Amino acid sequence: MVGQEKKEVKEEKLKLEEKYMWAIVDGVKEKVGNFRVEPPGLFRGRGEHPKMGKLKKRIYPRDITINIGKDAPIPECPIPGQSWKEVRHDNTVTWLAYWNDPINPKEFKYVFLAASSTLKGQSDKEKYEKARKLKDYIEGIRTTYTNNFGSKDMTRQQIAVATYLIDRLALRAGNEKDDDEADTVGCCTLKVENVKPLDPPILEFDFLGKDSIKYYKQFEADPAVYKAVKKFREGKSGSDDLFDKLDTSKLNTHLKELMPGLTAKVFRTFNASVTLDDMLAKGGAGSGEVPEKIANYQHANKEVAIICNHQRTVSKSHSAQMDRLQTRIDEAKAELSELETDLARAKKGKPPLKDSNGKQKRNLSPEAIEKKIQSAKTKIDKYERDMRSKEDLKEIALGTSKINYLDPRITVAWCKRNEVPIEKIFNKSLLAKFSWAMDCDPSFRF
DNA sequence: AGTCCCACTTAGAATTGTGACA
DNA sequence: TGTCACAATTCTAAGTGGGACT
Repeated sequence: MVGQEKKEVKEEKLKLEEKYMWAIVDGVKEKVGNFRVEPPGLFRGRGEHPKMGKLKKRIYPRDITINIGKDAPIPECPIPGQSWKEVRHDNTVTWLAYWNDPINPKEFKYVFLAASSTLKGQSDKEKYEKARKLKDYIEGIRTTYTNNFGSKDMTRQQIAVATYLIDRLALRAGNEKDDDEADTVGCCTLKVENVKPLDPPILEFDFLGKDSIKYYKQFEADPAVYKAVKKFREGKSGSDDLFDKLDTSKLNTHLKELMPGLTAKVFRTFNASVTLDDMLAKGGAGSGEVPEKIANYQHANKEVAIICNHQRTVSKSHSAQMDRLQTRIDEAKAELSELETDLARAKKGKPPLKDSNGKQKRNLSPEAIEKKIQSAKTKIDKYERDMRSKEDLKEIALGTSKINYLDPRITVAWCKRNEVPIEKIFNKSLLAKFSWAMDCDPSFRF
């Protein structure tokens, strides 16, 4: 199919979908996120999921409840002769439609507005404002939990240690999970076998977290925490809960007493955004060129991804891609050494040697050869940089923190201060998602 | 105090779009 | 003008956490 034809097919499809793409909310036309129901297929859980491969049945209009304004016309049911399961008018929730998850009928699948909508933007901003508020409380919170590391009250002691781990290691809260889900843990659900005391005060963390991603870290803990963990492990087997007096609900109830609205997840947002802000500020004004500044940003972004344990599987073609880069470097180096020979000869007024195919090359002035040498060197540098960064980032996912954890105003303000075009950091989707942050002051600090 | 229900955010993988280069 | 590599987007699973109910 040629270009023109492809474009026409695309436009045709867009036209057909146009009527599902928008919702009027409080009189404003807003973009809808996922307006397609999930097609039938085999369930693909992550990790060792007990329901792996189960058949996921087709969803029909009769399965779907829609949520519209009281006076809004009911959207036409797309399958003739069928009808919606229910039509509601609930303005206390944000979903536009939902159906029961066919794999786990106790759960729901929702249609929401898109990330770029006013509603999502507002709630995103509130999330970051709450995390910023934690700055005013964090010192007191740290003092409090440190004082409780040795508490005689076991619940208090476990709350103190858990809060410390969430603060220092950016662990997730760790809600209870059912037996029909993959066996993963967060802070409150850590097992004895997941946290091993090594040489004091080193604690070894080894567990599967969200999406069955492995978390492994040897961590130099506060000696009082090390001691407390040893105590929590006493008389238990490996599969017993480390924090037997604790769950997320108790932990969050406690956190709310320390700061209004504080929950465990706020610490991850706080940790990520503070780290980015600090690292960008420390990076200095950076007299360098824009690409160098972008590399600095990436470096900070990578630090955050490591803290949050955002991983990806190494791409299948990674080693082939590395090989290809190496070949290009080798070729460029061979070219460079040939140019250097030519340069030496040219300086003596001699013609260049024949090339590898035995063909005579053109006579060039020493200046022209110098120029070619410079460009070959630049090329080699670039390839070597690319290779290092590719290897360095092969199992780290930078995107997740950018989308969910880093206050976009930190990035926008840094770009303004350093004259880096924001488009170099945020793609089209992120620019739309973060439109609420674009007018922030260049002096903004998290 | 524990359980269930509900609604929302966060997550990596899969798929699709693109632009550079042969 | 096709191919390939990377970026962007889509997909949907898997978390968090509030609140009602028992």
